[in-house]
Amino acid sequence: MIYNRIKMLRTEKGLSRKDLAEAVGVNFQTIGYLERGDYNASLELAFKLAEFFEVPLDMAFSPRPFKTLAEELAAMKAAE
Amino acid sequence: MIYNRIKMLRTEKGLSRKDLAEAVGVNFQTIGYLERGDYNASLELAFKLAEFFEVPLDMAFSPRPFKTLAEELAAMKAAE
DNA sequence: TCATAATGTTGTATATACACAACAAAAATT
DNA sequence: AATTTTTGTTGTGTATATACAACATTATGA
Repeated sequence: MIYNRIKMLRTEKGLSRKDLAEAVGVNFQTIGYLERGDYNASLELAFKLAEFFEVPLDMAFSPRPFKTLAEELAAMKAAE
Repeated sequence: MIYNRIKMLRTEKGLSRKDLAEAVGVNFQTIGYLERGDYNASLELAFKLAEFFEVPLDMAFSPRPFKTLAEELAAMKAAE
């Protein structure tokens, strides 16, 4: 299973699943499935989502769990 | 359809499809399908392949056609 | 040249991604 | 509080990713 940050990226933009679904051309329930981890996006959909959010694909999808925002920020600070 | 550089990355390493298939845990014919563009890899397989070749995913897969090596090198030179 | 390995092709079967519908529950808006 | 929007759940149908097998073709190597 591939982890993703779709929900975070979406809510950050104040969008509903329906909004996002329309933007990338899928059914709104498909977004729900991905957010809940019911199944993986196809490569094609993963690229569309990454492009929509303007992030590289592996910033939105990863074979390993993402850090939380807190961990991320702490790691960045530690790396200074 | 998503473009990929699997064949280039594989032959560069002097590997057969069978070798690569075993390394990422799929049937060797699946590699052939991907190389020929018969269908897309799943996100999961795309990540395994990128990791195997030690490149970021979007260096091995792209929604837009890859440049040839010649174009790539010319572009790099022009960017100096 | 002969044998072997690598690749392409066709066909069948299965798992999974996605669409769509109906309805329930929760959250947001008025 | 009532209405509307958003999200979750279940179920069914279809398309596509992958496995596997058999055989043809092409390349490699002894």
